[in-house]
This record gives sequence, structure tokens and C-alpha cells, in this order.
Amino acid sequence: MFFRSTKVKKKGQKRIRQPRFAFVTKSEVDHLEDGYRWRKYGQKAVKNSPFPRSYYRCTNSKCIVKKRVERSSEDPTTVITTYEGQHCHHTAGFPRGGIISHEATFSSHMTPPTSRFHYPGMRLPRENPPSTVVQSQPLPVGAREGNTVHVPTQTPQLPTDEGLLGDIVPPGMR
DNA sequence: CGCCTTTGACCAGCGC
DNA sequence: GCGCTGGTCAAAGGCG
Repeated sequence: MFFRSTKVKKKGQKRIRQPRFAFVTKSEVDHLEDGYRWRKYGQKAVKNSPFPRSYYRCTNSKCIVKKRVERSSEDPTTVITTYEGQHCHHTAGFPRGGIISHEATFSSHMTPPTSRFHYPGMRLPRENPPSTVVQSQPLPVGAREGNTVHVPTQTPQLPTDEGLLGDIVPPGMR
């Protein structure tokens, strides 16, 4: 915190826009278990919401997936999880013996949340009601850059994985 | 002992 | 040109 003279941040890294997905999750906890291990690397108070926004990153060094978790200002029980990037690995190799759900691979397949989508493999805290229904909404994700960022979340009823995959997964990524 | 969370500061981009 | 907000980093501490 005091010595940030030599590092700070990489310059010229620019802002690589990656496919993002916003999930509206009805949950009382911020840190939802989706089958991957996330490491929190930051927290910031945003303007739109009185609640702070948490920033997570996949612990897998080869995985550059980032996750943004912010609580809805309208429904304190609703959290908006925004995924950025794709998992280049499966849930295999759980270091802490967590859950290993196939459904959790939704991230690697990047299947858009549909009506049947509701985190079957997600492990929720005991105190969390099982009514954790995840639904996709055309969230104002990337509102600042909505003109350039394609939010595939706007297609809640599109079971075609490839369609979206081809759209969200950059060529050569899979 | 190892991993994860917390916290404050700095930087870049965008808007006015 | 200046100010604001969002996003990221790294060190230290805490917990399992």
C-alpha cells in the first residue's frame, strides 16, 4: 500500500473487452459456489448501488475469468453476478475437495442461462434458501459501452450453445 | 503451512 | 482540461 512505485499496473494493457454475462441470482450470499474457486481481489463501492461490488478472479492461473458480484440496490437479496471471460478448464482438480458438478461447467461451455438454468450443482450455504433461481435479464451490463459490448444475456431463450459460443468465444479459444 | 479475505492506493478511461 | 468512477494490485492478517 505504500510501495507501489515500481509495479502498480501494466501499461498498454488496454481494456480487452471480453464476453460478459450477467446473472441475476436470488441469494443472500455474495460468494456463490459455482464449481470454481474464486479469489477475491478487490472490492469497491459503486454509485448505482449502496452495496459494495466485489471482484473475483478464478484461482486457476491459466484461467483469466473474472467475476463481479454486486448486490441489487432494489432487492438486497438479489445479487448480480457478472462473468467475464471463459473458463479454459473444467472443475476438475479441486484443491479443496469442493463440489464437482457437471453443471458447473456451464462456464466453460458458456451456455447462456435459460429457463432450465438454475445452478443445479451450485452449493449454497445452509442458511441460504434453496430458492436460488437464476434468471437472465438484459442487464445494463456494460451500459457505458453498451454500444460495443455484445451482451448475449439478452437471449434468455436460446438453447443453441454453438450459436452463442460462436458469438462469445473468440476463435481459437476453444 | 497454505490459502483466502481485507483494505487502501494508484491508474486509466470517460464524461462534462 | 479537470474530475469522477471503475478496476486492479499487493501486503498483511486471519482462518482452516
